[in-house]
Amino acid sequence: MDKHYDAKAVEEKWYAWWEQHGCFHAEPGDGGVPYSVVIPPPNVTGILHMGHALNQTIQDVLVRWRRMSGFNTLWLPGTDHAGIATQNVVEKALKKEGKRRQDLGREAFVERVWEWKRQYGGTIVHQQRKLGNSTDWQRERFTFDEGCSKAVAKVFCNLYDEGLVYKGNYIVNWCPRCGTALANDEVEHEPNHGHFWYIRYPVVDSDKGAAGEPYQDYVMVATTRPETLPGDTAVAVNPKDERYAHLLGKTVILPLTGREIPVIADDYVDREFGTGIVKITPAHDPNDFLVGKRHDLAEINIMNGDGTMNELAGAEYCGMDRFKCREAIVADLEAGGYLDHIEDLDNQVGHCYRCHEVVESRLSKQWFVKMKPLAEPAIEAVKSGEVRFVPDRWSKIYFNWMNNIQDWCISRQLWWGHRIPAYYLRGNEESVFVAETAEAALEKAKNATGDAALTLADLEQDPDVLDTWFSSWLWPFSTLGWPEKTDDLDFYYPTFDLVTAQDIIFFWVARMMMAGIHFMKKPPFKNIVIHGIVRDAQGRKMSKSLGNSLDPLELIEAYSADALRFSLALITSLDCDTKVDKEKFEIGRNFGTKIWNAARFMQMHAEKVPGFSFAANAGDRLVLNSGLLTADDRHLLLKCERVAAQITALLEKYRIQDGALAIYDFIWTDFCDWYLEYAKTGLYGEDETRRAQLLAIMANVFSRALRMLHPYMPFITEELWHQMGYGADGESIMTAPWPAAFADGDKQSWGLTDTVFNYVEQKRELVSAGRALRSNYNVAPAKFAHFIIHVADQASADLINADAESLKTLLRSDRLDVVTEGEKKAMPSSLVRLGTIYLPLEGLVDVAAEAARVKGELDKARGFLKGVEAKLGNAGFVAKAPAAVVEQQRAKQAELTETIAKLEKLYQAFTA
RNA sequence: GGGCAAUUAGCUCAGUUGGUUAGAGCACUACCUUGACAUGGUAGGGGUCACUGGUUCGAGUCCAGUAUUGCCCACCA
Repeated sequence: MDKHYDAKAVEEKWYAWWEQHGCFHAEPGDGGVPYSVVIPPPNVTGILHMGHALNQTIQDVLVRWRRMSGFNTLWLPGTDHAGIATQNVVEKALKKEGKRRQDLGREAFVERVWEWKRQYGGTIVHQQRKLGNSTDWQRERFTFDEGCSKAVAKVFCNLYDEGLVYKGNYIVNWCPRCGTALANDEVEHEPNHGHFWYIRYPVVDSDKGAAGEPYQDYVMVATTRPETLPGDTAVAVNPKDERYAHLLGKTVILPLTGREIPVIADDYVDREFGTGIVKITPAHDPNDFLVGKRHDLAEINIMNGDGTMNELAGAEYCGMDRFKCREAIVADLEAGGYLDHIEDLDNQVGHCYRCHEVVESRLSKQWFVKMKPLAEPAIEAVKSGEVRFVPDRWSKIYFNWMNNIQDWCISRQLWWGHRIPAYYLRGNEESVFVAETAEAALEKAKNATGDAALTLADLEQDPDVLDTWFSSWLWPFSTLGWPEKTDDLDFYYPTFDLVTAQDIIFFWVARMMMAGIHFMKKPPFKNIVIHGIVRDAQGRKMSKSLGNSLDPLELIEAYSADALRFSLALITSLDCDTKVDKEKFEIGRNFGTKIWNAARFMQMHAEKVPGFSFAANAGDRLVLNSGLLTADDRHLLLKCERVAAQITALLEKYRIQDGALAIYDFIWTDFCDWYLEYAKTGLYGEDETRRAQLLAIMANVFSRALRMLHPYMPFITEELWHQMGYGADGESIMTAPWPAAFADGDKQSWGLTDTVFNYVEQKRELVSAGRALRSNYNVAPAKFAHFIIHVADQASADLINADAESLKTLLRSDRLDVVTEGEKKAMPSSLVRLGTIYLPLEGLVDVAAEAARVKGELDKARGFLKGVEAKLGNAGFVAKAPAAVVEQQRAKQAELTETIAKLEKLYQAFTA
């Protein structure tokens, strides 16, 4: 084995090997209980970021563990066509050529996007391979591929036929830069330092003169958006507001336009805010739109789709950008004497989540999905426990959203996306025919009109495309072949776990629930595992603009993919967001180095044993040539078995972090720090049988440890699996069985008992105590003479004496004696006793310092004892606490009493 | 405004139905160029578990309130 582990070469080698050998591929016919997961498809324009790394590490740990546990495991990968994002990317590229998408025309533009996709769309899936994802690439899907598109069309048509899809006039969020409608949740609200303009609207009062006369009265309207003024069709006051009661039924003059508009009363108006009088612009504000509906007001759309004003805004503003127009209108209002004053106002302004442009409210015709009927069964599925959120608290947030669900605006004015399968008779938008294909629509049109002479040329398709999420919400079944009836669908649907971050619960998870239940009659997954967002060391969201993003690919370059994965698993918790810092990835790298060196150590010794085979000792049974196992051997085997069971239990509960910690601790502390050090005595000794036996034990335990670690660190474990010869026949560790418990018979014959386990635990404490002494007195190992362990009886003494050599190794002391109670009496008085360890007093110990230290310990022990005694003296405790806890306290009391007596004697020895 | 969380060592976080003297990693201190590994080993210092009450024999853990922080949703024209 090489001295240094070359992560880069190893990771590239094994990933290619796995893919070549079809290790990730799953088929329904492979046997086993199905375990399937669909990946949250990243945007095809995306590049791998830390969020993906975390999300996919969690999934791959679960997937690899299940696969090793014998499940028929499918992890299905793919990408999302990401309507706006992708269209923007290509439009930007076009801009460099001095062209706009309109210059190309729709078909050529879409073809251009496909071309871009073919060329660059593979970026993220190649980056995902570097993470080590065991996704079945043979099944890679794209939300805009043929199958998914078919599913989308069918779903749209079905929902339309059921009356759940409708087209309506509605105020939508509109991004002027992207030129499309946005769903409510695609709008991000951000604080804005704006202004509040106070404007006088003259009141038309028949008693005081007709319109056009000099005005006596006016109402004061406060607005943040003066540019929408030409679209006003009323001003509103609260019906309970006495201040303005006299205005009701009157009209006011809309400044600059001279138009007369009514004063109306509506509960929507807040008496306390502003002046208590609101201008109503139904075409440009969602609330005003609703007010307008209630009062049957005209809707005057004064703006174009690109954010410029149109002719309805008035000739002098037509063509002006909305923000320019704001300035112009304010200036004109001032000039006309209508502007009263301006105040500063902090409010929230919506921005497009894709391009960050200020979003406009705009009246337009859009397609919607009625969500309430879809939401109800999806709520029920979580309520009944059929689908579970992990952690559970997310179900509350899910219910909250689902219970207040709004209809979903699904049309987008883009070119890149699934075109809405709705057709109109040319020039007549009222004659709608919804069908999966143009031909089918034509048939419907013929039947409806009775005109058999109609041809495709008489139909035009709706120009809009569907929201990207309209394909993503079908992902768990469209990727398995729906609407065809396929074996894949039969076998792998519903999927088992869905792992995602909290930020797309509404966008995606909730909608998948609805689609899955509606079209498949079964929820699309059993467990929804929600993890936190990755943040930087200061707790800020990682973003390009802040420049605080860590690039997973750079981290892989610097530390290896295994290190990235393991460190992420170790520091992440499902319960909160994860803060990452570059330094944290050293944990994973160092752990890899540790394992690599442990393997080298074993191999070095194995070379000295002719014919030794790691593989022969890797199974569930230990191949022991001869000789008894020592207590330390048994302890290690037992611990290994316990850790495997522990990790299984933890992963079943999605406690990825605790599982990582358990295997880390076992390999580093138990295996390397204790067992390999202990084994050195035998490995460097004369007894060849014992050497072989030690290696056999290590070979067995290490094989299990590698398998337990494999879900977290797939590459180095695979490399070592082969380096050690476990996978000599070309078998991957990926498909090696998850470590099982030892057979009861074997446990019995090898003496794997709790008693032995506890004995070694105590022995470790002894050794630690010895090391502490040495450290406290700053004694070099060679000088540490007369290190004496005192035990109560001869049997224990014999047991420890049998290990004396290994104890010496662990303590690095040349002189070690084990004495019994009887022998103790003969010991020289120059030895002082601390606990069960004896230490030579003369020449080594600073008596005053030691006295002070012992005094400290004594006080501490007395304090503890006081606490324990108080507990035991409490009748309530003895009566109500579990018997085991009471017993524990009694034992503690006895132990402390003994310790205190010893310490008192020791203290006297020092102070005498 | 509504909702959901969080607050434990200098930092990042564990702490699983309330029960020994609250743990880990990093950082820090001392010693160790020991034969797998200095990306290492050994030992150690460091916490009145945000605050105030309550329930209990017993509270980091349960309840109420306060403070601070974060996130989500909805928003005032």
